[in-house]
Amino acid sequence: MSSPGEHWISYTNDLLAGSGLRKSAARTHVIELLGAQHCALSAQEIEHHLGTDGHRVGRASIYRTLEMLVARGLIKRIDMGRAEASFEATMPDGHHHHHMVCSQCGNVAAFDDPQLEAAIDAVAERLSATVNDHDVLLRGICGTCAAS
Amino acid sequence: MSSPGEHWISYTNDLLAGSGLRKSAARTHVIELLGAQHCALSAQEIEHHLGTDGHRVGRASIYRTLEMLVARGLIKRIDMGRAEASFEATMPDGHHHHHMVCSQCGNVAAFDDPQLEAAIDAVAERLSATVNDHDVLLRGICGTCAAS
DNA sequence: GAGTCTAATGAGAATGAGTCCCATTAGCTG
DNA sequence: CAGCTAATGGGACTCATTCTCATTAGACTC
Repeated sequence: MSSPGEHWISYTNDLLAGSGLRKSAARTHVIELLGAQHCALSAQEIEHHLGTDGHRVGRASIYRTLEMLVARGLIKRIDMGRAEASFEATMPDGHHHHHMVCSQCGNVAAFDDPQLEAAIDAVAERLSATVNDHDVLLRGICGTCAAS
Repeated sequence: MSSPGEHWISYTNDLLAGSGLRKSAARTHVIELLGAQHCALSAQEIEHHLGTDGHRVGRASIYRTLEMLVARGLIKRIDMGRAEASFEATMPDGHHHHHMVCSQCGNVAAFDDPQLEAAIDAVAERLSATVNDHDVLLRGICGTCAAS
C-alpha cells in the first residue's frame, strides 16, 4: 500500500522523466520531501529539513525546483500572509484543500468543503474570464489559543 | 451626495480623532488617497501617487500608517501573489468583495457573491476555531487576454 | 569505460519589499 | 509662546527570493 504522498512522488517522477529533464539528486530530494509532507512547506523549511537529513541542497536549486514544479502544476504556491510563501503537492485528481491560519500562534489547519468549491465554481461561471485556480484563506483564532 | 470613498474617509478620520492620535499631514494624505480608490493599492503605488500629487510622504510613514489602519480594521491587506501586498479600504458595514487576477496581464477585477460568503460562513461554523476574516482569490485569464 | 555535450548545481552577489533607527519636525495643550 | 512628545523621513538594515557564473555531473556516443 502506498500513501498519497508516495503516489504523488512517482507520478511526478514519471511526468518529469518524459520531458527531457535530467534526473538530479537535488531535485529528487526536494520532490521526495514535498511528497512526504501532509501540509505546505516554505522554501526555508525545505532547505532546513534537507540540511538536517544530510541531503544539503543549494538554495538556488530549491527555488528552481519549486518554480519548475509550479509551472507544471505539480505543486501549488500558497501565500499565508507570512513573509515567505509555502508550497504543497497538488493531487493529480484535482482534489485539494484550503487553509485556516491562527493569527495568534500561526498554526495552520487544513479543511475542505464541497459546498465552498461549488460556490466558487458558480462565481467562476458568472465572470467573463476563464478561472483556472483559486485560493481561500481563513484567519482567526484556533481552538487551542481560544482555550488558553 | 458623497461617494462611498468620501464616507470612508470621514468615518476613518472621526475614528482616529477620538483615539489620541495627532492629525498629521502624512497620514491624512495616505488616508485620502486610499479613500479615493475603487480597488486595492500597494505601498509602492501609494508612494508613487502621493509623489506625483506633490504630497511626498516618506516610505516609513506610509508603512506605519498602513499598519495602523490594518490594526484598527479600517483597511485590509490583500495578497495577490505579487511581490508586494495591496491595501484596500474596508467598508464599515462589512460589505466587501474579492479579486480575480489575470495571470497573463496582471489585471485585477473585483467581484462579490453572497452565495460564496454563505459557503464560507458555513465552513467557519464547522471548524473548531473562531474565524474572523477570509480571503478568496481567483486566478485565470481575463476576457481581454482571452480575446487577443 | 572514456569522451563530449550541456543541463543542473551551488556559492555568493544582487534585488526589492518591508522594517528599524534616530535626529529633526510639528501637533497639541497649558 | 513654551514645552512635551507623537510623528516624520532619510537612510541603514533585514530577509525572502532571484540572478550570475564557474564548476559538476547526467546521459548519450563511440
